[in-house]
Amino acid sequence: MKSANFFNDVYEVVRLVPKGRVTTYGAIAAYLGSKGSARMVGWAMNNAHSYNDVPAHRVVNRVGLLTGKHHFAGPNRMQELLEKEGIEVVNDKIAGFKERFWDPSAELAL
DNA sequence: TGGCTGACTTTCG
DNA sequence: ACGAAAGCCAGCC
Repeated sequence: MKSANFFNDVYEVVRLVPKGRVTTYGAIAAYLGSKGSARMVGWAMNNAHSYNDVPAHRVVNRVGLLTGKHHFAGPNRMQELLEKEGIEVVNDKIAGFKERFWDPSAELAL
């Protein structure tokens, strides 16, 4: 198990996302570099069900749209979790996404 | 080993 | 402005 080194990196970054903030698949992929494409990040999230500390609901597509909400326990579970953290969600998308956007390459920029 | 998959992103029409 | 297609790369069968 956990042969997937790439997945582990994705989960680690997602866990680092501050509460009340969101990030994108592309941002994570860019932070990881050549390790994988944006699709791989989304696919990694699919595997995230095996983990219990991966806030996948904080990960959205580049426009702040909750594309992965369908993969949650409930279709509105993702939005509910986001609103619970103080993130306003309208029409399945993050309100003021630009302000809520958390870029690992910028915040972690080491 | 080889080929399909995927919760994205970008570009052409 | 909207729609469709290609690119991307590691994991899984």
